[in-house]
Amino acid sequence: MRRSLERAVVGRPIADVRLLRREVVAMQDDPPGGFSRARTEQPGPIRRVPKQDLLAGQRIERVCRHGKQLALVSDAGRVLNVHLGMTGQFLCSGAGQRLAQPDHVHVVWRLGDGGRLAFRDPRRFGGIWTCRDEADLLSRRWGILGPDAATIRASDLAAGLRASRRSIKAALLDQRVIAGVGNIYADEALFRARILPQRPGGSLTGAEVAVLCRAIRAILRDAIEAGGSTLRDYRDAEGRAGGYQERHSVYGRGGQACRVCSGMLGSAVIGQRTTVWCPACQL
DNA sequence: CTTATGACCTGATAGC
DNA sequence: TGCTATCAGGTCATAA
Repeated sequence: MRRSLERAVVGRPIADVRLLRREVVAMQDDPPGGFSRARTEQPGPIRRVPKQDLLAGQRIERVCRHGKQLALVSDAGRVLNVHLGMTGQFLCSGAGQRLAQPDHVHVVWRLGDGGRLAFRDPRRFGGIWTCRDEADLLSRRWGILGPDAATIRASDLAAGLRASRRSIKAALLDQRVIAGVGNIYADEALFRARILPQRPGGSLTGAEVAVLCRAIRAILRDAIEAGGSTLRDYRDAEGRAGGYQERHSVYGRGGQACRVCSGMLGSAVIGQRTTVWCPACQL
């Protein structure tokens, strides 16, 4: 997502921005830490979002990522932090074209060359946080997150799991422990590491944590190379679906045959999410 | 402090 | 056809 967004927007000046749904944006002095604080009732009047805060009149210099979150950094040093949630997406259209899916579009950036970039999110679990600069992004938003899953080291994962009594599956979904693993890749990584999802996080040996850490990085590397997993909605900023769903070993395959041992995959709710594993391959 | 639970939203699908 | 129930990639506030 980061790479496709970078290809789509870097260097193109933003002529104007239209905010169609105020609740998807949180500003810098909204209460910290919250994910959906702009939509929880705040005392006082609803404050307008200045267009500059949404990068109007600026040019996007780079697109960063930490875990599941994106950040658009402008040439003025301002930052837009975006979390796509489950159904959020970016749409691009060329000059004169209309947006491919105009429903549930919450923000539209008009680019200087006549093209447009839009933030669309039917389920509205996603959101946008305006930051005055990168220091603000790090202190208010990304400082809360654990190490990025794509590059995490075994010692850092071990530190996050030590003394954890909940299941390893639940721990992997906690973005303060490791940032960037969701329900799909938690199950896929645990299968690859041959570790049962219901094991308490703190019960993993140092060797098991090292194996799991390598599995997480390998799964994400392969999934990113395949363009991600498109279950239904996911498209990158250039409209392309991913292909990694074809290669899921366990996610979405409960009751079916394990691709390694042909045994039947188990399925249960662990850490409040549907979890699938192989009772024979995983220990 | 850590962990568990219900809530937030819409749309697709299954079953009656 | 139309109704209801269930489920989905995530994270929050609140409670225990």
